[in-house]
Amino acid sequence: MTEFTVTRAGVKRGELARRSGCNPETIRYYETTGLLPEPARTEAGHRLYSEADQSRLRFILRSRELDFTLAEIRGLLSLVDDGDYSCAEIHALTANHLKSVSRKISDLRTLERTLKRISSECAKGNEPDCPIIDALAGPAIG
Amino acid sequence: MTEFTVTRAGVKRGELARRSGCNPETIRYYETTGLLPEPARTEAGHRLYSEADQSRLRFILRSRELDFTLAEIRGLLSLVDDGDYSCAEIHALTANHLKSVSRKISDLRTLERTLKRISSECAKGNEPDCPIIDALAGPAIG
DNA sequence: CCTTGATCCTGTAGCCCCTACAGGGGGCAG
DNA sequence: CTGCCCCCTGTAGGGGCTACAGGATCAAGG
Repeated sequence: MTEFTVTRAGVKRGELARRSGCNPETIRYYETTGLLPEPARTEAGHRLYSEADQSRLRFILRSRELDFTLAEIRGLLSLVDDGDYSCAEIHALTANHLKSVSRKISDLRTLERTLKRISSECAKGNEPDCPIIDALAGPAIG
Repeated sequence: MTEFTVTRAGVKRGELARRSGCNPETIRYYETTGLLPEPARTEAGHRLYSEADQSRLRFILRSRELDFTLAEIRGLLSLVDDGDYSCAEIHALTANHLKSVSRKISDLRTLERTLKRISSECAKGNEPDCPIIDALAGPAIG
């Protein structure tokens, strides 16, 4: 066996993790949840990942960076795996996700405003009479 | 016993949940994690919540609305429980929380921009050649 | 008085997305 | 052959709930 052949045979879990920048345990987790297929194994039972496995993992990790849930990613992958997905379907899933991200942003901005308002009423003094606590203990926020 | 006395004796879990707008199970959960004290009980073992218990629950729920974590709320409550908290301490906790909210917002906005960009390159057609998939499968996001 | 149906109790398991351990077996360098 | 690191498996933990199952209690109606 040449070194070339060995390289093409695949990489083990730790190496795949290093290359893709994720935790080795995450890879195993994706396998148990069916996002990654069961990879080949060495005689000793060590996982061996092909180039295709590596691309698939990259796909998943990149989707996670975009905050797609694993369920959403499963949806994307199954479209791609079926092979006959349309661009429109993918766009719809993405648009849906985008909407939930935008909603989360606007919720957080409301939150941020409220926190700033409550916080600005505080004299930061040493007296225990705190308007923040009053706001939390009081009848309503808003 | 007058009806007045009975009313002051407290409410059961379901009623407390209804009044405060949370799930009854949440109340029990807050008890097991020590955020709420063990309440009084009827002879049959049913929980009976006092006015003080109700205020404390409202405090927790309102803090949760502001996205404080339960750990942060525990911190706030223990300051209040100790009695000798200063306004400055409370302000510091709040400012800290505000910072993490703001960070989350800016992360999500970056995300939103990326999703919009990727999404806008999509023709939404029926061909399976999708730039979103390409972006996810490709070498890097950004 | 008895039955229904709501509510209460307890303990436990599930959700999401990992992360971390324990207790063992491989693989390679010195 | 002795380290040392990696790999394997199964399982538990985190945060913040929520939802059962299997039983007891309660309040109201017939």
